[in-house]
Amino acid sequence: MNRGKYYITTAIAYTSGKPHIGNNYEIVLADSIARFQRKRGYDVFFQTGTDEHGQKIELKAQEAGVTPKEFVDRVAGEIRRLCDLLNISYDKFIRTTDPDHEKQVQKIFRKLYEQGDIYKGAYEGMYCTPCESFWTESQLVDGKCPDCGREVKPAKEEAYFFRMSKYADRLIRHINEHPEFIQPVSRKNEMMNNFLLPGLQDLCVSRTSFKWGVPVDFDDKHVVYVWLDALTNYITGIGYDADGSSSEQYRKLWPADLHLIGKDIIRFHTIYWPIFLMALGEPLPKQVFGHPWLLQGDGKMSKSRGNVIYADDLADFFGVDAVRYFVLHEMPFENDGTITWELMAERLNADLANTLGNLVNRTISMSNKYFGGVVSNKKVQLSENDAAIDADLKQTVTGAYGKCVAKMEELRVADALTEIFAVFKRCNKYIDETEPWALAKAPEKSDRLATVLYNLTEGILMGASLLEPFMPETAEKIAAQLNTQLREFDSLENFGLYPDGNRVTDKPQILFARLDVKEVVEKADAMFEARRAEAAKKESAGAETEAAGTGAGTAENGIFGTGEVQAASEEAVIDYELKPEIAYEDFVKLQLRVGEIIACEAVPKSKKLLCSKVRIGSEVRQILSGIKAHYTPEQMVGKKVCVLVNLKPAKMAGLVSEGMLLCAEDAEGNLALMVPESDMPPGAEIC
RNA sequence: GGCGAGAUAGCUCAGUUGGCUAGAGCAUGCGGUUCAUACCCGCAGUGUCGAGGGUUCGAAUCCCCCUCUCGCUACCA
Repeated sequence: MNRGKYYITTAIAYTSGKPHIGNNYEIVLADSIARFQRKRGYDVFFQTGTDEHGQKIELKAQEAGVTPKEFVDRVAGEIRRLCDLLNISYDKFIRTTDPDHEKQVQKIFRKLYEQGDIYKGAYEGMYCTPCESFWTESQLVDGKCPDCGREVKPAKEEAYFFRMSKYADRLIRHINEHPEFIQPVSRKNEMMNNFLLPGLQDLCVSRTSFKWGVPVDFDDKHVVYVWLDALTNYITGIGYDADGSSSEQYRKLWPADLHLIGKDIIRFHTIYWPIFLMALGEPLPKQVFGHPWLLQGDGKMSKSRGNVIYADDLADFFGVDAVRYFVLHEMPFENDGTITWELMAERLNADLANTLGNLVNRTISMSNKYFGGVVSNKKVQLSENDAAIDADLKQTVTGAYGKCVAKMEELRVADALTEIFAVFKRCNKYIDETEPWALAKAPEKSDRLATVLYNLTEGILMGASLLEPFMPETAEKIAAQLNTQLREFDSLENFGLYPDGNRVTDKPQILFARLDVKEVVEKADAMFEARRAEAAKKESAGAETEAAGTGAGTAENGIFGTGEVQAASEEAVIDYELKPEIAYEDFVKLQLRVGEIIACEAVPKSKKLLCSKVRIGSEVRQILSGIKAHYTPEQMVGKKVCVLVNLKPAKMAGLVSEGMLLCAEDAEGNLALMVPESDMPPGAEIC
């Protein structure tokens, strides 16, 4: 049956480091959908890949002492290896460093520029030099830089911008007319209320501050900035051509049926990407699903804590299909899911070993024990009771397909899996109802016994066939043990196709061995302990070895789809963008003094602000700081802190702030006040 | 602060447009069974359905208010 094409993509993985299991979740999800649709009869094209440009990678490569290209080759190879390990059935693995992608990005940029959608930044008086940022009118706060509050000046540096507002109305209409476009629907409101309805700002689409990117071909000071480069992979990967000679494949596949992405990049996929496509005159993807995250239950994953879980680790402990099962089953539709070693082991024991593995094992054992492995349907005359039992079994088995399809159409993969396991549970119950061991004791019931085992074998085979998209290896193993092929989807509503008289294996293999949960946790702890020791050793070995070790194998957490830091990850070190050099005279413009916090209270109207009274010399100032999440007012009082005293006062939450308390901030936004190393009087100069 | 979502069994959650003694899975307890990976099947629970008001013959479900959690966003000098 041919149902037409189905084009599915994942976000492309950022090649700054090795992705952890939370990142890999997405591609397993996509793979299960792709495989399912293939078996349903769709002509599926499944694309995934890597996003390889940007300043962060330029810096990482520098640290590692290799070229950016060498660096991304290594990481992309690692990412692809993990995909293959997880048995991902992608049709195309695109890299944004592929020459044909880069070429198209240039063409697209030029086309959009020539038709006036991209323009060179000409923001007289709207450039903030210290922040190195351009701002649009609507972004300015009281005519000042929204980041630092300073005066903005005429632009000295150029940047290209995309005119977003031009297409906003069309996009709003599209979203309203296609309620299925943004999934889950709750995300639609966020996009509408926060971005579309207040008015879209133009998007910066080029950078001059780094080189590792696709050069703008008519202005090579600039490289194309991330989103125009990354998002377009969905069309360049299948042969889009901006000059109008797109491939036949492109014309067949586009628009995409589903972009599967993380919830952190929904905005880029449901606002900027559609608008880029509108500008290019191409149709919009049919659906964007921003899936939730798989987080580690017992605290955040972080490299420095040595507890990052990688797909390899899990596969070593549990096997690939168990990992696939776990991430698919444990992830609800809208809320984040959690993963712990304990949960993983319990899930494997309860569902995979007990319900499924044991079922297959006991059924095959009985066929061997009672009939020498031969499975045959004797079609005996059934008692009313037996007929009812058989009918109920068959109904559950044959009904599972339809239920599964319904769940999958809503992208509720976890629920689809539950439907499949309902089949296996029903089979277990069938064994209890029919009591084959009792039948075996009565020779005249031998035919009934044969039929029971036939029905069981058929039920298992049909369940396994449905399971194939989610756990391909396991499904194959089951079919092999039953000495037959997995069933096509269009025969899953016909019970009784297992070849009559076929012989199952005489040596049933254990599909999933039960695990001792405590033992698993202990082994995992030991592994993490070893990693922590390793990390500590590296750290003490100094910066040189650290730099040399920054390769695919030891790099920090990867980030799927974006250059942004994911909440569940933590940086061991923090990279930063070097601002333009300043002269000493620039530095002395900052007047820094030691201040003593003599009183402090929370600002009631604000979620983040604390209002402190700070004694500096003989004066007392009121200073607001966004550190409520990190310090209580009680902790603040009595502290000697560093204060920037000649900052222009500003009003926040109705209160005036006369200065700034200096803090250090890590990648997760944790703050620490800067305090003098030894006691200093209030007003002491900091220089 | 703005917008949105949510608070149901020990845990994770279902509960359609208000209607019979409020459900599922896991965990717990008890019973059955022995083909099987100490497995499977059955039974049993406990719930002030976040607090308080209101509408109604009737509210987990609708309205008001309160508390808390979460998401996006702003602020975070």
